[in-house]
Amino acid sequence: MDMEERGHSEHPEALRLWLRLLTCTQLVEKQVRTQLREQFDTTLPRFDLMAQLERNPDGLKMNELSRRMMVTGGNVTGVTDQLVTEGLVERMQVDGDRRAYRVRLTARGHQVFGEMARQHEGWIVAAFEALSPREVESFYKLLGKVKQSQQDTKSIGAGLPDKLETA
Amino acid sequence: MDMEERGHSEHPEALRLWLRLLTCTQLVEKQVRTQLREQFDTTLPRFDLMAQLERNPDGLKMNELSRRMMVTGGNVTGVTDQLVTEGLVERMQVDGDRRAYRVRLTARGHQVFGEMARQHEGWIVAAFEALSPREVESFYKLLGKVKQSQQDTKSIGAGLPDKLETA
DNA sequence: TATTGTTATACTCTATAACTATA
DNA sequence: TATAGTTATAGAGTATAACAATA
Repeated sequence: MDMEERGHSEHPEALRLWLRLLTCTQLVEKQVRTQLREQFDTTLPRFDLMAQLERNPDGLKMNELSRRMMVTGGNVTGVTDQLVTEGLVERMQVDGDRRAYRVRLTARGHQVFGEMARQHEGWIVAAFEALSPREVESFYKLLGKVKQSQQDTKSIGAGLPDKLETA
Repeated sequence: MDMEERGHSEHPEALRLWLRLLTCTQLVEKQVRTQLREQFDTTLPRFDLMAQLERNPDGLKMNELSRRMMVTGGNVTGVTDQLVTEGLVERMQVDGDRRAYRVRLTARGHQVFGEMARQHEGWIVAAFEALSPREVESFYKLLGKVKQSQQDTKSIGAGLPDKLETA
């Protein structure tokens, strides 16, 4: 690689790894976006939001969705609005705090998401079919280390409860 | 803040892997984009384009850049225009084909990219510092299998090129 | 004052398609 | 006709900041 030749690179392995990681993720992600659009006329953020709600049948507040989807609040409002228009989610009042909403799937949203999730899983399984179960497992663990250190780095001082590692 | 909390399945390993992969990539990518903007007032596509040219000192044609960056031609024109405005790249005529250009780094572009690449590598090394050299290597190989099968699947005949990995 | 959520705005990123100028 | 590149447009995706209502 060029950077190596120029003497700037003491750790070219990490760089190569990152570039390949980015390429792979983009390949799969592009495919998922295309399929979601073609087969369900929806987008990845909308699918993400519904997936969050599927896991939380009692609903989630807007700021909880914002945190989990890693985007700012204004965007969650927009995505939610679209899904409300489509009749897939609804905003429920929260007892004791009239500022907040609890967003949850409608019955139809639950049903529609079920079909999307089934297809989605098929695309993902296909994307990783080159790996054996043992390789998938070891891949998963490697990513766990990266993720952990990333999050530790980001939240210096703020002791975060790792409720994120549910999977 | 976690997108791994998505989806449900009977075959959850590949899905879990994908969600974690997506989360990790987004964490690192977001950091890189932010740093590129804050420290160099630039973007990832602009950085990518310059990285391609750094690796090809004689320059690349627009369609070659398009292929390598995995985006359509119109976008390459826009990114190139910006970099030309900044004096970092230039369009050279191609002998024997007056339709085509050869885009290459200017002297200043080469120098500026050098500094960006140095910093960039630091961010990436930090992102993966939780992994041992052996783990990095095995990670890289696993991704290679995924990438290979993705490309075989996607393109019936004309393989999709690497993004930044093309040497 | 702080928090929840919305609105308004702007910019990046991308794809598509029509267009030009060569080939 | 086919190819190289540009232009125009549209939409996704995101961040920021000002704002209203409530706490």
